[in-house]
Amino acid sequence: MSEGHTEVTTGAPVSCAEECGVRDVQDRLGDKWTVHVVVELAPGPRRFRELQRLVTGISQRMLTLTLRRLERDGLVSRTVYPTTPPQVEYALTETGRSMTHLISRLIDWSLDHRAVIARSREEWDARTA
Amino acid sequence: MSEGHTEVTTGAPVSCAEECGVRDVQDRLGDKWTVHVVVELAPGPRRFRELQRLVTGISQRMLTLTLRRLERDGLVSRTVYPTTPPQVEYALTETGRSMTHLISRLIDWSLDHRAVIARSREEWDARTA
DNA sequence: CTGCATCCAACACGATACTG
DNA sequence: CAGTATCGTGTTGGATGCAG
Repeated sequence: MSEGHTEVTTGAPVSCAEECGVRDVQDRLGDKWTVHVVVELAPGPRRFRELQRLVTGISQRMLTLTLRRLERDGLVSRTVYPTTPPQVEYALTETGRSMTHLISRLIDWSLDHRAVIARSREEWDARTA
Repeated sequence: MSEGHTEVTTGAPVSCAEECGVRDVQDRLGDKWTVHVVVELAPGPRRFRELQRLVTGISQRMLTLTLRRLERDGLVSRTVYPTTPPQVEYALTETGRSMTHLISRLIDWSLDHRAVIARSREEWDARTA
C-alpha cells in the first residue's frame, strides 16, 4: 500500500491502482467465462448441466474451473444433494450478487461505446494497413 | 442477438451477455496493464517515459502494446512533437475519460470486497489443502 | 526518448477420455 | 449427472537487442 495519489482530477475518483487488489478482480473479470457464468446465475440457482447449456460454448472443464474459482472467492455457493444421480446446485452468494451490479455497469458501458470503438478500430486498421 | 433473457431478478439489470460485445471490454480491462495505464492518464497527458515510471513494473514492450491498443480503440490520443529527442504525449480521449468512471467502479468494488474475498480464499485453501 | 523485432517461459483454454 | 486427469495449442507477457 504505497502512499502515492488518492484521487484524479477528471471527476472520476480513482484510488491507488498499483497493487491495491484491483488485479484480483481483473483476474476474475478478465477470464473468458466468469462474467457469463455469473450472469446466468443472477436470476437464481442453477445445476451444473443447466449452466453448461446456458453458457454457450463452455467446456465441462472450464465450467468446473470457473465455478471452483468463484467458489474459492466466496462469490458462489455449492450445494450437493446426495441423490442418485448426484445433483449439485450453484448459487450466487451475497458478495456474488453485489458483483452483478458491477457487471451490469460493464455491459452497459460496452453497449454504449461498442459502436464508437468498432468504428475507431476500423479507421485505425485502414490507416495502418 | 439471440432472444434469450433480457433482465435478471436480482435488481441489477443485465442484458444479453453471450456475444453482445462484452467480450470487447473484457479484452481491454482484462489484460494486465490497461487499467493501470488509464488510471495514470486520468489526471492529464503523459509522456512515454513518464508513464513507464508511473506504472510500476511495466516493460517498454507492454507499455507500447497497451498504448497502441488503447489508441486503436480511440480511448487514447497520441501526439508527436517533432523535437530532438522525440517527444510523444498520450492523453485520454472523450471516450477514454468515460472509461475512468467504469474503472472507478471496478476499483471501488475491489476495495470494498478485497478483505472478504481474501479471507474466503484462505479458508478455501485451508479446507482443500 | 520512443519504439520495433525476436526469443522464450508461463498459462489459459479446448478436446478427449475416464470415474463415482 | 457431476466431475477429474491428461495432452496439445494459442496467446500473453517478460527480457533483450537494435533503430529512428
